[in-house]
Amino acid sequence: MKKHVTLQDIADKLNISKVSVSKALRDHPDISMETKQRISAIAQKMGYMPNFIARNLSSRQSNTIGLVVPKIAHHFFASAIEAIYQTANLNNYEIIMTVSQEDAAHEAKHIQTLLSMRVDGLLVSVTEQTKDRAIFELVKKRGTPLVFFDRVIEGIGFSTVTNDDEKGTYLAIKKMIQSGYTRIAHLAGYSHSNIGYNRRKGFELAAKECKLKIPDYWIIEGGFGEEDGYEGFMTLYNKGDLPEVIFAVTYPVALGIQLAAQEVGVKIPDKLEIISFGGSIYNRFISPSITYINQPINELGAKAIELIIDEIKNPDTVQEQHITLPTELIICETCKKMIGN
Amino acid sequence: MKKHVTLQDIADKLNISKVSVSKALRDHPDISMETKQRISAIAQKMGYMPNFIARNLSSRQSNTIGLVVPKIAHHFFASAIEAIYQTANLNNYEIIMTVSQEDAAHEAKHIQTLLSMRVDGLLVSVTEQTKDRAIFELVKKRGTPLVFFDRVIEGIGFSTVTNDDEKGTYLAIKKMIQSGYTRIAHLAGYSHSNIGYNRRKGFELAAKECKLKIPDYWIIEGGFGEEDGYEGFMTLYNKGDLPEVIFAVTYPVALGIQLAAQEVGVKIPDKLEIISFGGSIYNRFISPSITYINQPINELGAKAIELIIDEIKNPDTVQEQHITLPTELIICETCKKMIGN
DNA sequence: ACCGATAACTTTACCGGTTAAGTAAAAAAT
DNA sequence: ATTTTTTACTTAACCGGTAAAGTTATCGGT
Repeated sequence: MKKHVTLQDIADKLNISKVSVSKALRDHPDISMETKQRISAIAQKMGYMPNFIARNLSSRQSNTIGLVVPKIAHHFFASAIEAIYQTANLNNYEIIMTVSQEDAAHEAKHIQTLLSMRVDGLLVSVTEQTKDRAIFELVKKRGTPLVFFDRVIEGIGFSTVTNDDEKGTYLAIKKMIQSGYTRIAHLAGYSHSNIGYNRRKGFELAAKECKLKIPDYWIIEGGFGEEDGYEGFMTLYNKGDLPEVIFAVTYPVALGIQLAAQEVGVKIPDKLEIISFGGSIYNRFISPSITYINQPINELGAKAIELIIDEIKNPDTVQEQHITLPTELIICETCKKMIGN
Repeated sequence: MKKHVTLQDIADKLNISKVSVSKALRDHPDISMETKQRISAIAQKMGYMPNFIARNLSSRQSNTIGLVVPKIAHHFFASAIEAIYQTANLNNYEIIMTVSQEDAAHEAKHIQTLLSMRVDGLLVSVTEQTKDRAIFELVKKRGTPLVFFDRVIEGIGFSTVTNDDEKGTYLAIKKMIQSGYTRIAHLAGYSHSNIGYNRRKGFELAAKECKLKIPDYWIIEGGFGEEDGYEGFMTLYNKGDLPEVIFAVTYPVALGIQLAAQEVGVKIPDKLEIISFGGSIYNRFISPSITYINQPINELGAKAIELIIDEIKNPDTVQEQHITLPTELIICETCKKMIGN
């Protein structure tokens, strides 16, 4: 329970002022080489450990970035978070992560907390239900830099880093149609969310360009989780008119479809195929493995951190940017017709 | 870029002292009801947001718990972390998580950082290679409460929360033997880690009790990741004497085995079966789904948080505790012989 | 009518740093 | 030789809160 060693403790021991100690440890030119060495030797010996709290208070910066994600037990986020942590560490920033659990109220509260902690910047991927932008406008007004990644909110003036949702989908679906698929449904997620909206847009564009008519009831809105895939499939199934392929807006949705199909005895990939936006490390163990549009998760996380750090360091010169990263179609055991096309 | 509103700003507006404002907002009995109301009304209107940094500095406590995990893109940790965040939030604590990436040096550095941030307590699951306990002894000397979970270090005087590694394994393997399996190998992880050591111990105990002789080369040490499962299987395979079942120390190891087996054409579950300690949400999508010993991940995370909070709040009365949570055998598509036993 | 208690504030000090503004002695410039 | 600059520190002030120790005015008790 011993007290922490402070600058003053070190100063006393050497009969100098604490400011000199502070400067010495920060390698400030004011202090002579010799003194610096004496000071750091003693600091070492006494087990001095700077108090970040005090330092942050007086220097008004925390070298800390607040991260807000909707969930973490999900391949996309787990990987993105890992990339974010890694890149942040390389740049000497600490991450304070909070988890909103897809709950907009939590999200707002966490952002408040992070602002209270005076993080230097925020990295946010919004919940699937976030509509109220008040909290983000508040952040803007406060002048705290913020960058959205993957799930974004536009029109407030914050930079974004996203997948190539529309184009990636467009290319994949087009290829699919060209390979001979004609009966394609889409479990589309929420279209108030950019990922839902843009993936659906890409889907519809491909269909339109290929002159493929998709019935309205084959495009079903919902959430981005496994339960939504399950329900979506059931809705389709109960209509009595199953498509050949379902395009799932996320990998969890694809899993939900698979689960539901299995339950009612619809064989995959014989009777029904699945393609999804986003994969999982577990995909290759699943049978049939699902053909998916691969997201550059690491690049996305890394880019987001780089952007926010840039904004933190150059608050005046930086301006809003919207970065889109290219995706890639990975053909697995579903959607066999596409092979070689 | 506007400045933050401070207590003084509010005080000035009402011509009272900032201390009164501070007390009012903390609902201190010194302040009259009427004044409290006036103050909070103004605070609200001015958009006052307490500065946690300043508060923490003067109150010497941060209401923050430092969390150190080896990785997050892994079902066990992702889920544990989620539980930890949830429980912490319910108790009004913030979590500052750091990821060691199974690297002991990172781990030590992160703990230093968290101490510098003056977290009220630490929650740690060590890397698979952690052997040097110096950093933990330093934490002990500083008097910062720490609780280990899942992967622990004993003998320093810190509390631990773990699965019932030995007993869970013992029961599962015993049942397995009683169901008629006799040729069982074990990819055991590192035995300098408690999880490796105890699971292996349970395994050996069951074998011994059932008078089953397991050849030495059927117990293979290694890490806890997929690559270790892969390599372990290959080692076994190259010996030319494959067992009926392999007991994998973790779920990723089980996946690695499956991958390797597939590669060399050993059919699972026909030619080889797998049982693993720990499962995954994806397990039911994998075929064959792997029989596993289920860990009470949420309880584990929640219990760990409860323990650390208890230690933070009662630094004098609390003493070292070692909590073990019961596991449960979940029979899936591998290890069919066990059904009904 | 006087005293101690209480309610409702205020003042002062401090948390552990950083930044800005001195200061004295030594070195360089004129 | 005198002035200017530089070096190596020190002192004072501040970051935005909290805790502890005053200070009045009011009030109940006797």
